[in-house]
Amino acid sequence: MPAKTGKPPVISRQVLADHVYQEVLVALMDGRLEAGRGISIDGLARDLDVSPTPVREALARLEATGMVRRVALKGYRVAPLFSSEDLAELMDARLVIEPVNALRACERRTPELNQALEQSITDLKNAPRGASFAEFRDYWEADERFHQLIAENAGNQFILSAFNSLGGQIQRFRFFSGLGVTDAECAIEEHAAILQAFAAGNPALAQEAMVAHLTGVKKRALLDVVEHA
Amino acid sequence: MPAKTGKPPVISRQVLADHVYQEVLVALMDGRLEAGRGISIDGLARDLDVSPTPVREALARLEATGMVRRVALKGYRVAPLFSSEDLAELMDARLVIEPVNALRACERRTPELNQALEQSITDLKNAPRGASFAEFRDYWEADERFHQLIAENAGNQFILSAFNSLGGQIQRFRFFSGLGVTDAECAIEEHAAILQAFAAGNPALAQEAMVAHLTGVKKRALLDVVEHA
DNA sequence: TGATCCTCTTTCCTATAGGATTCACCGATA
DNA sequence: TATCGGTGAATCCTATAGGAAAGAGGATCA
Repeated sequence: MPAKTGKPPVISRQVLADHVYQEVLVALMDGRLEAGRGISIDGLARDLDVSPTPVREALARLEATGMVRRVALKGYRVAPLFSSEDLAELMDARLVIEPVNALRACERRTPELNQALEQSITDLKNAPRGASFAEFRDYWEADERFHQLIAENAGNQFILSAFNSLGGQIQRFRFFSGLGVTDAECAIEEHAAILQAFAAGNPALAQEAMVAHLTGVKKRALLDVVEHA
Repeated sequence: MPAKTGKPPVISRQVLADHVYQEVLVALMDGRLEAGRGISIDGLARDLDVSPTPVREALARLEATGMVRRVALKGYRVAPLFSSEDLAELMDARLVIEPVNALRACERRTPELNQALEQSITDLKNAPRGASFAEFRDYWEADERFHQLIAENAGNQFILSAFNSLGGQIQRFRFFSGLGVTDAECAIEEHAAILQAFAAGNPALAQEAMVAHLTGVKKRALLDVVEHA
């Protein structure tokens, strides 16, 4: 079918639902889909030039992330934006899970993990800090990778799934949309402090550093909100 | 239109996908769907006498619970059964989340919550302890409700969603399938201890009691496995 | 003028059909 | 006898079509 352009059908066999999933995710984070707005299955299918069936499947998966909400027989809606209280709750939740992750990942540390963490910090330093999602994406991705790496190496699949269920990084970005990066220097320093604890092989210190980091993120974020209010 | 039967169109407008979801869930817990077995979308649709579309949507939602796994272009499979290591990991994960839930829920306790918790313990006592899922269901439901109530009243939507993402109770049941209830007396006592801490208004004690409960569950469960091996 | 009813559009939900791929089975050949 | 290629069925994935309900808007009547 794609012989039209002459290009080989490299990824011709890709699940459309996955494509739709990614597309909607980017649209959500880009702000093209405003909070609270209804999502028409048929309309979305027309826009993306696919049939409603893969759209339906993609939205069903997206619902588990909390980005969209579904009401039976009424359709899907974009989840409302974060309030300050929501953000505080999210950081509290991360404070429950992530310090333990840091502790355990440090206990199980490997040279490969340390190197990957260091790489993510380097990427964080070099990433641009734009206000739009396109510019912000690299920064966000490096930040997310740092925490994800620790969660993945904590050696507990269930805590990992709980961590992922927070959708923390994604939701957090939606909150900051339009605010840009204001605490890059602090965040880089705190990440580095955690990495140092890993390098020193001090799990308790790693745990403390993670607590300090998340507490700092929470405090600075709420401060930003006040300033912009 | 529904004047044919004279009955009001009570639930005539029900989403088939929800029905399929429930049906598959029960089949999974009943053991009719063995672990590791492939799930044919078309076949399941034939069995339930619906079209593949709602089956597809139900499975997409079910995947988020961890009960089934999906491989692109390959289909869905029933998730493998729990091993002892998996169970230990799950209990460790619950030990991270639930004691905090107990602490915070106790801080925010209300007479209604205390009453609901007491009711769940009463139900736990009166529930039959069969080996089959049908007989076991009431016991499991009361146990699950106790923990769910605490999680819901901890005042943090994200920790709640993380707790739910564990799918802990469901997965746990699948592990115990065929073993029946062996620690009912201990579990009831420990639930009661937690409730006492709530009634006394002692959050720290509630947290401790939850740690003791989960540690006990973990220990007894692993012991059961050894005995039956 | 205000309320009620009707109609039309939009949208959700499900069923059916067909293209594409993978896997198993089976026969032929070195 | 072991390996290779072909055939068929089963399955996944997507598109199209159609029934049913909810909401918006306007027309009619008291």
